[in-house]
Amino acid sequence: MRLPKLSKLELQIMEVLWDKGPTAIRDIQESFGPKGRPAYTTVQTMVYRLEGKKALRRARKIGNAHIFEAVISRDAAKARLVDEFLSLFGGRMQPVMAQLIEAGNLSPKDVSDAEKLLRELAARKKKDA
Amino acid sequence: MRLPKLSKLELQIMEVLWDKGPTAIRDIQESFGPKGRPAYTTVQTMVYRLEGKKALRRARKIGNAHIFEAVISRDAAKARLVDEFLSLFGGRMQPVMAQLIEAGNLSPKDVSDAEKLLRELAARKKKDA
DNA sequence: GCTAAGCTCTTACTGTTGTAGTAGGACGAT
DNA sequence: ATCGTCCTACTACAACAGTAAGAGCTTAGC
Repeated sequence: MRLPKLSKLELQIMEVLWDKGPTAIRDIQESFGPKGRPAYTTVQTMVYRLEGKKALRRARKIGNAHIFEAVISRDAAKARLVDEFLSLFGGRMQPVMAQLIEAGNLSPKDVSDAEKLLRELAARKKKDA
Repeated sequence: MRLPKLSKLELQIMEVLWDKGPTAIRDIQESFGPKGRPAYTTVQTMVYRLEGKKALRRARKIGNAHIFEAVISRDAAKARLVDEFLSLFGGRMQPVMAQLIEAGNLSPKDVSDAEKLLRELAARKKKDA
């Protein structure tokens, strides 16, 4: 299981580790806003499961509290997510782009950023070929 | 539940209805390739669940077999998917586009199609403003 | 040394997804 | 009318996700 599938809550927990580095469960839990935050033991369960999936590991102890750190990189996880998503669209990139672009949630800046990336990518591809 | 969440297999079943129009369970099942196709009753269960979610409905009967048709449109379902996906990226569009574009699975045609769409979108936005 | 606060572990329950078996009704061909 | 075939309706179950309570260990402060 080189790249385990991570659920939404699991991802949110990994985000904390990616942002803050090695972190205790209490700190992970508190980094969810005060309202609607899951119980301490809920976060704990998820952390334990992530440990089982080898997405994170116990790095050391402070007092009797374990400090956890990410094993999987953010990029790898995101790439996995993208793959999942693509597979829902039959693996074809074009309809995905179309759907995203049509979705209408793009700010003008998003559009220009995307265009810039696309131009760079086109240039890179031309050079490769 | 105006736009129920659809799982991967549920989506695949809806795809059949969107492609072929009203269809019987047997036909849905057979439209999964002969290898690795789920059992008839598996498809049946999923169809029943989709019925519960009001994603499809019984349109009529042929003999004793029910014919099912989509209630939810393909576009609505895809829009829902995109939203789900975006929420995993914190709802920010830009990193999603970046990830997709960087993912490297884009053919040159994908790129030019995307650029075209983006230009059209930019033009549309300018006119709206 | 005692006690409270905090952490760990264990256990458990709910809902969803994917999977499918089984019982029985309906229908078409003989 | 009978018999196999097909479909329906129901039931079941495992894995995973989200949720959390409870029991007990650790430790810091007094």
